[in-house]
Amino acid sequence: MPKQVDHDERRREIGDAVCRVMASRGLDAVSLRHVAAEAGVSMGRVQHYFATKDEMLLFAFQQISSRVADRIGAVHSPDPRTFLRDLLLELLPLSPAARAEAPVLAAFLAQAVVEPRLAEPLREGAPQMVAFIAHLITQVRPGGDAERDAMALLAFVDGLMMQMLIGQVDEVSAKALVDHQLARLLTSG
Amino acid sequence: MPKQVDHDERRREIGDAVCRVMASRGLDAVSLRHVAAEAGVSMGRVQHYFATKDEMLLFAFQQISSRVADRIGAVHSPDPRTFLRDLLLELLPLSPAARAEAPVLAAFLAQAVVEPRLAEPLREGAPQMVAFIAHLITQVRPGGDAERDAMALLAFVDGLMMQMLIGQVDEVSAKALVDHQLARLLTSG
DNA sequence: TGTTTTGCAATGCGATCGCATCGTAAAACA
DNA sequence: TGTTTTACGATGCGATCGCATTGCAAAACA
Repeated sequence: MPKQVDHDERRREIGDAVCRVMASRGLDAVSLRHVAAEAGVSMGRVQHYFATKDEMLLFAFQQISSRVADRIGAVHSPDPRTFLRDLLLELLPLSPAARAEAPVLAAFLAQAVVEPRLAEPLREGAPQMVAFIAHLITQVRPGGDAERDAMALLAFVDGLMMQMLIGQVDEVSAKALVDHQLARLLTSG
Repeated sequence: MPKQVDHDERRREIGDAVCRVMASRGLDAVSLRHVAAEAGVSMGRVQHYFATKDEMLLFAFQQISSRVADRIGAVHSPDPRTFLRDLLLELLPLSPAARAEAPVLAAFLAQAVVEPRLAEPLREGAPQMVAFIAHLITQVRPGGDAERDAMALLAFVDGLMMQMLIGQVDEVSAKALVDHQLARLLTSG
């Protein structure tokens, strides 16, 4: 056999190419040939590592999901209030990494509307994110329905992300909106 | 020539079929053949009324945009506070009409991320919606940055719509979230 | 009533799609 | 060193794509 290659690394390379194609030209531009070209490899290689296009897309989805999770997990802030703010800002396309990942996420989210296989992990992952945000809210502002506030906050940043990607809201406004929303949430009952 | 048909009506029928395909199977399932089949007409008819697929999709986008605008415009409520609430709820997939239109809107929004021709009308239309919501907010709660609150509110319902479509939030929770968000907005400073 | 124009239906074409198959260079293994 | 297995590259196939072309029945118009 030829030199033993890092199987997972190869898959990740191809997954990255999938995401790059999605970010620049949308989900429907993702074809085996385009992905192969974007990755700078042959189509045979793509097929060698993914049995079907669906499997490739699902892998890319899991890959970018864990990338986002890693970014979120890397946020460390001195106090809960700042932590909450930094966390929400990390979900928006404000850093280079987030700017690259957000369009891909948006495309997968839209596809999840008509594809249950994508929607399922999103439905499963949501409650823990809500719980985590709610926990932070409780730390800053004890009492009140923290879980409800967390859900509202997450819907807010989700929508804000979409509006930023479409160009309806710029970065400065987005940051100001997050701060304003947090201020209202954490000072009032 | 054959019987004079209502040209715009024919286009609207096809546009409806486009939206139905998008709602059930996503944007990438929209092909001339699928749309023709969904509309129960021949492919030649679709081509007769739309020179290109892009033109057809753009028409469907404008069509559903104006449909949503009509639904919003049809909202009438006794007082500004109720008006604001009903307006926001109308943007969510809660009525049969809205439930049919929301997935289509979501697909177009996602496509707008990578297609400026779709993003442009969305960018242009946003400010007036913001201004209108801000106007209502001012009526209920004079003082404060109503425009900023309006932007936040619209981002919130946008994200909430996506989460509902994916199944992360059910209708009951969504209504409660809107009411809660409004309560906080309109009672505090 | 004849002519013309409109509203299609039907068909064809080249490109691209996902996927299957085949061939092969090369390295791990015996 | 010979065998086997791995990692592809290359090619082909049937389906589907958007779009162009062609043909024609029917109704408006002269």
